[in-house]
Amino acid sequence: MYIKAKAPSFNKEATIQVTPKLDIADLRSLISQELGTKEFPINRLRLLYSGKQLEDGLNVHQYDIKHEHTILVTLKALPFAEFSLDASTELASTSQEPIIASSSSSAVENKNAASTGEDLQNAIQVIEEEEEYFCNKCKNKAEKKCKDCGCHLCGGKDDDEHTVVCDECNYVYHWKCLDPVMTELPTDNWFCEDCTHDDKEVVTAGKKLDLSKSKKSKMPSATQQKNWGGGMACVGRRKECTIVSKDHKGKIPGVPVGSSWLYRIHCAESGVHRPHIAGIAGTSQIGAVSIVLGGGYPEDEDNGEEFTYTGSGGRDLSGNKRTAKQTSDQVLTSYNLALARTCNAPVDDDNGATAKNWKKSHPIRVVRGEKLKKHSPKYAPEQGYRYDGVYKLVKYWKETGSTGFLVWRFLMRRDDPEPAPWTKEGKRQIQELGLEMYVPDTKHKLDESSSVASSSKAKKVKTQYTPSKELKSLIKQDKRNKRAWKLVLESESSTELQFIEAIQREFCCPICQELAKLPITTECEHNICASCLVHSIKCIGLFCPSCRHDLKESLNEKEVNKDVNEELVNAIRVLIPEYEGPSSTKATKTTKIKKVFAIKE
DNA sequence: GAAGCGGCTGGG
DNA sequence: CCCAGCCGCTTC
Repeated sequence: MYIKAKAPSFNKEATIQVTPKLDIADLRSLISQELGTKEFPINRLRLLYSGKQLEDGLNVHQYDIKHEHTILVTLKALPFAEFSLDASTELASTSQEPIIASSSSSAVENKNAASTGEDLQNAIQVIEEEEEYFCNKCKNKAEKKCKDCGCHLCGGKDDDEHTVVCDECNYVYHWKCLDPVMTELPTDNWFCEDCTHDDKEVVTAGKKLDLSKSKKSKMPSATQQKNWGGGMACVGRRKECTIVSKDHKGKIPGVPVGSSWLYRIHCAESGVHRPHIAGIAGTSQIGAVSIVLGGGYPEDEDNGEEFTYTGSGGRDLSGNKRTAKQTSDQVLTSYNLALARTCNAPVDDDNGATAKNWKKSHPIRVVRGEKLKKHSPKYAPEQGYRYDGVYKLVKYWKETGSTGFLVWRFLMRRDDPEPAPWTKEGKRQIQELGLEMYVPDTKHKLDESSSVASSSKAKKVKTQYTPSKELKSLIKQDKRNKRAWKLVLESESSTELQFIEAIQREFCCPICQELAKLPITTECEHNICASCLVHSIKCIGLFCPSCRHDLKESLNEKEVNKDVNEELVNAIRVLIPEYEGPSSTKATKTTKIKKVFAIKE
């Protein structure tokens, strides 16, 4: 996996490949190398992640540092003894250790000495400035009470009273004003009431992880010696497709046939096939929505337009495995049932079934993986995973597989208006749309020499996505959102997907932070979901939840639903046909609105 | 080339 | 909460 190391105050950043077993000490040296050992010497690096200071001796896994997360890098101040000799004799003399002890002869340290000499000068200047402190609040008037430069509680400035200074906020306090009254000066650090925290709330810097209580320490990975986790199998999703729901059937808006990804995880992010490892996506209730053809079952036949697919299950996954050899019969449950449900025929878990009209079976998105090359290379992508369009279930049956156990087989046939990627037209579409395999950034950076990065980099041609005439005219009709549409049209979108993402950004509901559903366009040109607006009105009254513009004049509180911006809905529907649910007739639309408002009661 | 193994996600 | 799952890696 890859993590980032950021030093914001130096405006420096690096991406580093790590494995979970990597010790913090080694991570420290990697970061030092990447950021530059001169500016970031190992002994001065302070690494912070998730409110914790990373300590040597523990590893990346123990701190739960995840893929593409960022580690904050700061530099520790040099130990006092390392200040240069000629800086301040008075300060130096109070130092416990002789200065010479730590000053080695290395060039790096000499350079540090020079720069820290400056630091010290600055520090002295600060102290001098503090002596001539001028209070902006009371203008240093002795007779005036001031809680800034006098006692922070009573404002008094009497010199003969005992005072104490808070080590956090530096405000002065009279002993007598404190509750309870202070009787002698604390020997340790002292904090005023405002600056004292409960121990539980404070993240103590430098505190070691308490591994005895951590969940991770009890997992097998705590004792596992293998250097695991180097790849993309163990990374999390960084994005989620929100254009359509996970139950969505058919094409994902903005993802044309021929789109491809180097790793399954990015295919999952696109919404085409959401599970990380599993080959079938969907539920036994709703039915399957997508499948991946990998190298899982050698007996699967693939003729491009038609292929057979084997169900899942029948494998012994004990021992925390993810896949294994077939050791028992497959049954028509869960994922297999999900596939069977899509068939245009009643489910039959005994004999299987044949669709009465296969075109009426539910659409299933199909992704082919490069692992398919092993058995049927003709239609397999050269690299990664490729979306090949919508297929439908023709029939399914059970049979004895090559391992001697029963498997469920499914015959799928292509039914997609977009050309298949292996055809001439398909290849042309891929070229015209400028589709190229998605390779994560980190991969680009780290394997610059590899063919993966260089080949896709070389081809990169920037094109501007242009909306269709129909869409353009619908956009024009949405007069209330002139400004937002202008921003969308001016966005640098080279693909339809990027254009859709721009729409998601510009028409994002300020309350739910997603593309506004049943959008109400306010007078102040903000778009809010009808249901979110109803909720907002209950909380803050008849104001725009985005800019607090008074909506009393322009909006009738009781008839918010009548204000849904249909022009906007119509325009978005060109790109996202499912936008606002499948309801296109007025009847279903009103029922939907009624449903939304039912929440109010 | 095969075995072995992990986190992650979504379903139940 | 637990478990299934046609991944992507290291190790042998």
